[in-house]
Parts: sequence; C-alpha cells; structure tokens
Amino acid sequence: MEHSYSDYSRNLMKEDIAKYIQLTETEFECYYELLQFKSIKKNEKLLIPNQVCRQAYFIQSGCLRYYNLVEGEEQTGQFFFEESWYSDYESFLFEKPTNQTIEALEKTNVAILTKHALGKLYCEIPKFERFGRLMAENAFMGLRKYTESLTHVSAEERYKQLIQNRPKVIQRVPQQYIASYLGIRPQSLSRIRKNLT
Amino acid sequence: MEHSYSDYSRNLMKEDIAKYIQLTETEFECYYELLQFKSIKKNEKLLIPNQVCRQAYFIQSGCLRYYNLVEGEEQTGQFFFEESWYSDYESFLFEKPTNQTIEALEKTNVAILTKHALGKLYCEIPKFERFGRLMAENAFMGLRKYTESLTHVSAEERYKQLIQNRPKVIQRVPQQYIASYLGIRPQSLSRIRKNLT
DNA sequence: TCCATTTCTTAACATTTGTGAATTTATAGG
DNA sequence: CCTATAAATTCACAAATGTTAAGAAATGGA
Repeated sequence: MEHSYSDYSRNLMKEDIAKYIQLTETEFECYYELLQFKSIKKNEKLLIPNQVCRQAYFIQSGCLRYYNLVEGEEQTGQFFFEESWYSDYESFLFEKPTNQTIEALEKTNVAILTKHALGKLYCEIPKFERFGRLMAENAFMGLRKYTESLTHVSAEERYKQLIQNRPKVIQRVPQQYIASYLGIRPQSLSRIRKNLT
Repeated sequence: MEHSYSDYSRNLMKEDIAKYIQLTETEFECYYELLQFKSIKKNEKLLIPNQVCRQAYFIQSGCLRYYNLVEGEEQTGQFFFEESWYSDYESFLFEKPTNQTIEALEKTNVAILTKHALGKLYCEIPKFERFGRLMAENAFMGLRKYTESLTHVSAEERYKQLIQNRPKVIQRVPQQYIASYLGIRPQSLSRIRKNLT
C-alpha cells in the first residue's frame, strides 16, 4: 500500500501534538480537521507589518525567518525550521497589528492553526489549554536562553554557539541574515569567519 | 474597622489573579489557602545554583534580581518589582537544577506558589490551566520585546530606553547591576551617563 | 553558457566598549 | 560623627564592531 503526502502530513502533526498532550484518535481527528495547509515559495511572505496575525504555523518542511524593519534596516529576530511552530504571539493573542515580516527562505510547507480553530479546541477539548500553555512556555524558554547569550556574549562567541547548537542555521541561512540575527554587519561576520580559520 | 496586613495581602493576590482568570469567592479561597508567604532581607538569596526551583514567587513588595554566574562574572538577567511574578521556568517545569541566583535588592515580601500547589489547582480548578498559559505567554512577550531591543541597539540606546520604559530600575537598582543587565562594564555605564548630561 | 545581479570578502579608518589603575563619592556600622 | 568598605567615576590605552568603498565569488535567468 502506498503512502500519500496526506499520510505523511498526518503523521507529522500527530507526532508533534504528542509532544504536548495525549489525544484519543477522535480528538486528533477533530484537531487535524481544523488545520489548513499552505505551500510558500522561496522569498514569499506569510505576514507583513500592520496585518493582524490570526494564524499559528507549523512548518512541515522548509525554513522561515522573521524580521522587524527599523529605520530601513531588517532586524532578524529568529529562524524556524521544519517541525517547529511559529506565530507572532502578541499579535495573535491580542489581535494587535504586527511589526514583523515573515518570509520563507526556502520553499516551505506549513500547517495552519487559526485563532478561531484554537479557540474552538480550547472549548471542545480542554486539554488544549495545556497545549497552549506548553507552547508559550517552550517559546519563552527558547527565547530566554537566546536573550542571555545576547547581552553577555560577544558576536564571535555567539556565532560559535550557533555553529555548535544550530548547524541548520549555518547550513541553510544566507550569511547576511545570520549577521542580522547576530546583530552585526555582514562585513563583521566575514571578519569573524576569517579569524576562525 | 481596621485593615490587617493579611487583608492587604489578600487584595493584592485577588487583584493579580483577576488579571488572568475570573474566580468565584470559593475558588479564590482555595487558591489563597495554597499560597505561602515569606519575607526576604536585603541581599538574601531565594534560589542558588543547582537547586531545583519548585516555587513561583509573586512579589508583594520589594525587588528581586536574578543572575547567572559565568566564569566568575555575574550576568544579570532581569529585575522584578512589586506585583510581578518570577520563577525559573525551565527549572520549575522540568525539575532541572537551576543556574540562576535570585537575590533581594531590597527587603522583599513574596507570596509563594509551589509546583505542588499549582498542580493541585490545575486538577481541581481547570481554569488555572489558563492562568498557567497566560503567565507563560506574558513572560514570553515581555521577554521578546526586551530581546529585540538587545540585538540591534547600542548600550547607550538601551540605557535611554530603560530610563523611558522602566524608571523603577534606574531609581532603585545599583548601577553596577544595571551595567550587568545591559551587558556592559560599570565604567562604560559611567561614561554613557556622562555623555547624556 | 553567458551575463546581470546579488552576496560575500577585504581593507582602511571611525566609533564604541573593554581593561586596568587611580581617585572620588556614598554607605553601613561602631 | 567617624571610619572602613563598597560603589561610582575618570583616564589612557586595547580590542571589537561599524562605516564606506572596492573587488571577488556565487547565483539565477535568458
């Protein structure tokens, strides 16, 4: 028997949700039915400033980057790879217009959980409150770790940590964006790379 | 009729929890009964490295600072003032030994919500799952805002933002800790302060 | 394959922050 | 109120990153 992409997608979502909560088959059905799916071309944008982010994205394959445009400069906030969630929490939770731009750095397939769908899940399957909590907690902890490295560690050290801890970023993200993520100029990153060899 | 400190404390906790969830009087009782209270002297520590953080602290009055000790250097992560919550999420959630030290910068009174008490609340009053989620979400958003200011802004600019956005820090925290929070040396902070006048 | 465009690298000089040492100022205890 | 100690300031020089400009390398379309 053949495996369709649909089977693959279901499995991905099943494995992911299992990291957070245990669902019966029926409950998973209910969840999966509420998801939407979308394919995003390289360089295409999923969210632009002043939009309200009413969706959370689970990346089935590919890579996303978000940045803020400040005085003409793209300030890269984070990269997201396959099997991770992304949303602009602040915009999503409070329906505030976002400052962020999200774009695909590669061809990317996402599963979409809308705010409406999540509200429905919170009501119908209270376990999802836990899912929401764990998502926020994970997001917080990842960010805290990153934040601490920012204030007290040099750019060179942060780059070395990136090589160690997130090789995907080094392998798949153009250097100019890595520089922007590190908070330095592309020229400075070149210099750092030169020093490391 | 006189108001006791206990009345004051109850009101503080009631006003705080109301920011997250609506509780009946009975439910609030259940919550309040589970809280513990503690008074911490200036410079006293609430948590030290390798302990597991099994408590969340609501600061009724005073001020806490947490830092990580890295190669003999105190790297200040954050300051917390009255009417805010603190816990080491990672340690609290996963019962991992903490790296952090929390100390009181002033005489501080805290309400303590233990992991055990929170677990009980999650079971007995499912609304508290929402409380947990909102706490994590708030923590995340506060941190994200801070993080973005970090990567792409000079120390001087960050100090100016601190003056604007968190005057309590400027007024109540010794400069050496502010410098450590900004990720610079006390001498550099002095220099920056000189330039600003 | 070739060309136009983008990305990356290099270099010289400017600016910001770090380092170490000395001095001044503030603070806590007796 | 005095004194010992800690905290903050100042300075000269070192190291890291920014800025500007130019050229080399990589990439994507025709």
